[in-house]
Amino acid sequence: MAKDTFVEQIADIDTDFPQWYTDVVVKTKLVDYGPVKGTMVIRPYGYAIWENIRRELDGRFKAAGIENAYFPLLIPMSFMTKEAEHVEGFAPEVAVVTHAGGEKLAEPLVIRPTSETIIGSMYGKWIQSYRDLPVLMNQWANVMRWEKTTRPFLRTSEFLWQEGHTVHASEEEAMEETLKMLAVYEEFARTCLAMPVLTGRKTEKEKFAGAVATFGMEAMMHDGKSLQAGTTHYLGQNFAKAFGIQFLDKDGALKYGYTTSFGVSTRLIGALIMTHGDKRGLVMPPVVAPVQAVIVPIASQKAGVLEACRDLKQKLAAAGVRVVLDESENSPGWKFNEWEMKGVPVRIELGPRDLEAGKCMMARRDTLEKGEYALDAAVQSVQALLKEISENMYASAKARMEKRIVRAASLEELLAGVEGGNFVRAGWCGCRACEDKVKEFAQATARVLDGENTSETCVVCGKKAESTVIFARAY
RNA sequence: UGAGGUGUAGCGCAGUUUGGUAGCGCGCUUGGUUAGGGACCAAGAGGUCGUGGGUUCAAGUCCCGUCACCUCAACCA
Repeated sequence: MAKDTFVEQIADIDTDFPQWYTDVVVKTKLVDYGPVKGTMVIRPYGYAIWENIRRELDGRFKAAGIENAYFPLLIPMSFMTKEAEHVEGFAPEVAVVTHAGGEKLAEPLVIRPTSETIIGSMYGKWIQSYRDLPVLMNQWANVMRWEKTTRPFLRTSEFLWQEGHTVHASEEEAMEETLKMLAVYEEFARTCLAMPVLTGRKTEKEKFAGAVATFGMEAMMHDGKSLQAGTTHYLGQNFAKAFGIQFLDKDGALKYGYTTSFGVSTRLIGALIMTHGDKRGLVMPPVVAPVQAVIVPIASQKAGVLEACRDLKQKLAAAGVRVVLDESENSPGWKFNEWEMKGVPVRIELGPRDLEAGKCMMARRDTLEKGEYALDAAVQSVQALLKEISENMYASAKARMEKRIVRAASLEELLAGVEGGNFVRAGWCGCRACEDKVKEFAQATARVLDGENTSETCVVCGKKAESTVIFARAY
């Protein structure tokens, strides 16, 4: 076989993880590049991952009483400028529509980079009374941020996401909602993506433009860098005041509501690829895998083989397994590698020898182990295997992450830690100057605050630490 | 914005130094033989060499301009 097969190329560049990542997502046909810089076209196999993520998350939102709605793509410029910090934070990266209908517009329209402002303006009209609260809504949409550098899935100029927006009568209730959704994200990442995350509050420097407090979940990629995989924001009354979200309370007083927002995006696809991928390609977590099992017939021209494969496929599909039967003309070896690269959790091999023995071979993608299974119990075996793979993927990713969280008592130790591909836990006095110093010295940022009560000292200035921080280099 | 690099077939590249018929691998098409870890044989299709101008008998190759993209730096919930 020639040198430039996918697997060999990937193995060759295994040391350079971002390059590996780009190659894999393109070669497994998850995406193509769009005509506008930094845009991507998500191909069906990649989009199927998103649909599965969406289905799982949507169920969790519904269970939390959140309804789906949809708000406009274009936001009047004047809406954006109503909240001072918000406009300052997003101004550099918004795309603006200045012309429409063949004429210059009196007021430019911003293509939403996020929808706090337009949703806030509607909430201002809808909410009158404490009886209207809480308002719990979510929208599935595309947003655009004109980034200077882009990377498939992790940072694209247009991306798909969900953004939840809620309004509450009290500060306590809004904060509770913010933390509740953070917990929903963590549980979703664990059970559906098999992805361990660190959750916690963000520093002032890293928080969302316009928020009072931001909380995030951070995932560790194979190369030790951190990826912000989701955030929830407690917005206080900042947006309520900017958009007149007021209600008449039980005591007869007119009060401003307290709002929250939270979101995860197609970046999650990048996160799961980079958490689980190995040098053979993708390793899909079973719950969101577009294809959970693939059947590869062996010597399919022999009598009975294809029939048996089709029969098995039907039984698996009836049991709710997302299954594909690869009837293409390629050789079995080619199919093995192809589906392995696409990360399909379970591969079933079925040939004449198996049929005679009433058995089939199954190989699992996470450990690459292969074993014999009884053909008449294949459906149960696949279901059990999928569950086990999901749990094993989470456990091994978690063990990998925990092994690479190190402590640092000095800037030098912190630098050595992040250079070795670790998350570094260290004390921090809470001041911006020390946070900036870490960035300058170690090219690492504070990912999450981890424990507010600590007896440690600040890794930079040596004063009493206000909190412990996880520092890491980040995507 | 600073520095460097690349544009040649769907993809990856050679050819440019020294100007002389447009090449290689993969992929694709057709037919056949194969089949438990990326099979083999044979025959094919596919390119105004990013773009505009110049030099020359002759330009992928030399000269000038221009556009796009990539990497690093910077920037970036």
